[in-house]
Amino acid sequence: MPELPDVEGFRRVLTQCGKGRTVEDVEVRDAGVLRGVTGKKLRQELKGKRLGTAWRHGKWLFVPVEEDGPTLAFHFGMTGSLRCCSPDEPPETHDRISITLDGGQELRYCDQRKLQGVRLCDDAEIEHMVNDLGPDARAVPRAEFEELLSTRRGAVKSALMDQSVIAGLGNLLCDEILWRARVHPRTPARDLDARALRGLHTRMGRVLDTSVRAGCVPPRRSWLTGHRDESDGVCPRCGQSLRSSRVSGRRTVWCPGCQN
DNA sequence: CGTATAACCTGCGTGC
DNA sequence: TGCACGCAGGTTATAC
Repeated sequence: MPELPDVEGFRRVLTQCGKGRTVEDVEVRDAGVLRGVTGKKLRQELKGKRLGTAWRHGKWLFVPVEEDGPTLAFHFGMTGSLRCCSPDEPPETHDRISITLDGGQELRYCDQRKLQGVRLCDDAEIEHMVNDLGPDARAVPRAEFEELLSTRRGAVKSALMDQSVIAGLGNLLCDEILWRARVHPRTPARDLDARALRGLHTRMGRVLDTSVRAGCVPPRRSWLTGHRDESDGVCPRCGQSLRSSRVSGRRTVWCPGCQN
């Protein structure tokens, strides 16, 4: 599930629940989500420490521990989430880490599939991680967006999906953006003219704005996303039958009528 | 440089 | 009811 809009929602959860709070306890219910850190170490580094201002880049969520401490980094894979709970709420099946804060609330990192996880990073590691990512999709200016795509030989969808090009777009967002811009997902990125690139950037901005507000890519009937799970989906714009195939290994839905 | 594939891990729906 | 299989909004290593 989590693409940029979802992670932005988790950032708000972390801000509202955790900002300025002191960690009272850390319970690792499944160490399978820990990456490069042991439960013991995580607990030791967090307990009694105050959480700073959460920030996001692409699909990564970060929160600094104290002013000069390490940074807690979350990635949500395909099934992760972060909730703010009261301690008497029974844990969900896939709640993996629970962080108890002063003031009585708990942050719970939940993830069914454990494809990604939680790590504890120093400043150099954070810098390295962010350097490997392209600019955040929500903040990339049009000129830079056009430049990043204009040199790519491969399918435009592959470029949009590549986190080292632009950070934050996932499978649903890419299909939605391409559909709105009337661009076929397999079009070589560098074949797009200035007008098409401008259109893509504009659509990306609009799709992101709405999705961030919703906390997900909303499956509205007027959106492509609202039809992609139907076996006989129809384009809500032109009525043609939607097509589906694989582009760079991911299921890709598009409208043969609108997207050439 | 690019693409495709499998792998990581779990659960759900489908068809036999 | 059981079981094999394919599939899922992500990332990474590896082979071509």
